Amino acid sequence: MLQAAIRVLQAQGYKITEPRKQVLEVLEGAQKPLSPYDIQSFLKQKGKYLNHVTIYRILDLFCSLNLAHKVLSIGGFVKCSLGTAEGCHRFMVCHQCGAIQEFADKELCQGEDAFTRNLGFHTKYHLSESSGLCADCFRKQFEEQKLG
Amino acid sequence: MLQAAIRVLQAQGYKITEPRKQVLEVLEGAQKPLSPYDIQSFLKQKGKYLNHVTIYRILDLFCSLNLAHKVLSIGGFVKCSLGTAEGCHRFMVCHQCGAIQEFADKELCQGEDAFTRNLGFHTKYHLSESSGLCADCFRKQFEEQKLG
DNA sequence: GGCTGATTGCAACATTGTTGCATCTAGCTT
DNA sequence: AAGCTAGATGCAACAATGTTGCAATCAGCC
Ligand SMILES: [Mn+2]
Ligand SMILES: [Mn+2]
Ligand SMILES: [Zn+2]
Ligand SMILES: [Zn+2]
Repeated sequence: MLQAAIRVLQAQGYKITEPRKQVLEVLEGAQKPLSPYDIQSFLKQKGKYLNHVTIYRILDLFCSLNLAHKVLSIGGFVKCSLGTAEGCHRFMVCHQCGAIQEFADKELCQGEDAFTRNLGFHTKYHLSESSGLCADCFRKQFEEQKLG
Repeated sequence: MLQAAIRVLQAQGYKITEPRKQVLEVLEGAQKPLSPYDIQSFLKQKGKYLNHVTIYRILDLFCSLNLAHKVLSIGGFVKCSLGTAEGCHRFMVCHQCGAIQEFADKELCQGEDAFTRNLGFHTKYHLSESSGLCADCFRKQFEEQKLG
């Protein structure tokens, strides 16, 4: 929800500006991760103009507040769809349609921490992006196989 | 070992060229992930010259053969230090000194697969980079705290 | 020692990301 | 409601990273 993000910004003393609202809106509506320049193009289609530097700075801010994430395997940004209390946020990326699903699981984090601790490391943060097929794309591919 | 990588190249019918050997050598000696341009600089110091396009193409090849990996959280390449049979390869990244340790663990993969399967996804590949402090950097930081 | 397809170099270009500074404005103060 | 000001945006210039097509070269074969 857009309002939730706006409250976070206000609570941290950040101003609610047109550019910030516009980037939020684009991320809300997106079906897949968007690069800063993707976001600029989206807005241009709606007759809005934002300088790309502004978009970079807004995305930096959003990421620092956990309102957005950069999906590194894609190089694009998504809005965060989880609360902030649930530990580290993980992604499932469909390499067919590009769809993203965010999730969190403490057991996975604990497993990684335990394993790395045995190697002498002190883990603070987990980056995890599982790639494969979403339910829709899997079904489509399955039915194509039946036909072909 | 450099010889192992060379055998992989030969086995797949790729030529053993000076540029490929040089990139292999740099990756072998590196203590942290290197970007293509980092590799070019390293070589320039040794009096060698490689065009950056060549380095990009060599790294693409190495990654496709699992001789190297791109560490996305850093944007640099490391040589693969594991065999190819052990499933997906994971990284621990020290955010202090940049050191990398590669590892593999089937249980972690299975845990991720199980969790994403419940969300309807069919996972094929895991990207996992845990960041924190390596043993050395942790010890240093610990001793600084005692003093300060 | 030549042949040839694979590899590299080069030039030109595209994309992505960064910095410093001038200008503007959201939200506060009066 | 108008003014003030720190914070936000725009702009210009630049830096870094990555890509493409094609000509020149060379590794591994005969
Ligand atoms: Mn999140
Ligand atoms: Mn590996
Ligand atoms: Zn899909
Ligand atoms: Zn370290």
